Amino acid sequence: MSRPQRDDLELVVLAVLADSAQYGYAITKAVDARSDGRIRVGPSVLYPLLARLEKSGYVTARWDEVSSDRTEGPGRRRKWYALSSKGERRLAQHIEAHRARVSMLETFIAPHADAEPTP
Amino acid sequence: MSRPQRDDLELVVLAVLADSAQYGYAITKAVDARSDGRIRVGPSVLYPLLARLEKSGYVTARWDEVSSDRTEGPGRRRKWYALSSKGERRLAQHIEAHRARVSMLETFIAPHADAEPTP
DNA sequence: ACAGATATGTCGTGATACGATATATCTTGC
DNA sequence: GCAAGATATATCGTATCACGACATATCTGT
Repeated sequence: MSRPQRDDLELVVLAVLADSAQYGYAITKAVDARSDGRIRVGPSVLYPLLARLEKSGYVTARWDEVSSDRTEGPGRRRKWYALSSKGERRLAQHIEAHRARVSMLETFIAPHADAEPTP
Repeated sequence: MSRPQRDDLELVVLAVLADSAQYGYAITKAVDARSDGRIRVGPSVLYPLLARLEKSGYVTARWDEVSSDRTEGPGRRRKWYALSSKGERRLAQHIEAHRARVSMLETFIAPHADAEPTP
């Protein structure tokens, strides 16, 4: 996937969070793993996206301090994101829109269904 | 469809032109009809898109003068667009990418397949 | 001590969907 | 005639957003 289609990233991130709350970096890894490397969500894409989701109320965020060996200084910071009920509805809408989009595109694609993988 | 996803418009326009060459305004109407009004391609979207397609060599364009009752003055101008062989390949690529995208998203969607249409 | 992984973020750029706007021609109804 | 609306093409400004590059700090393995 060269450039993900609009809303795909949001759907994918919401779907990951629907399984369990995650912190940003873990989301990156989860998306990469589950998409078999086809979707890469880099920091410059992920964090603005999460900020949008939080601002819209689709996710709630909570800071966490990871315990470390060292007793001094602040530990590594992690920001955990959890899907809100509004976010669940949003995810359902995305899925619904996706299905509608697929069936609609089928109208245009069907006559050219002989499309072969380019060699 | 609030905001068409990236590449959808291009796929749809190429698919329309794959059936037969069309001029701009006719493409707008064809897309509207075939999508049952779900995709609207206004002038400000269509013409830049067609210009991109022509520039990339996916379509070839030819001006046509429509015969009118009046013998004086220039008739109405129409610009006909036809799919090139490069455009055919492009369309096949779009379809292929679409199918790949759908199967990949299924990985994320499947666990939430209970998504109900929002009431 | 150093490299590399982990972890979160900002900044600038390029692409592009879309409303608004402009211009001109053709058709239909009165 | 002539006005309204459909036909037909095109540009401009704005808002959104994916992405590479960069910045900063912590933790782990050697």
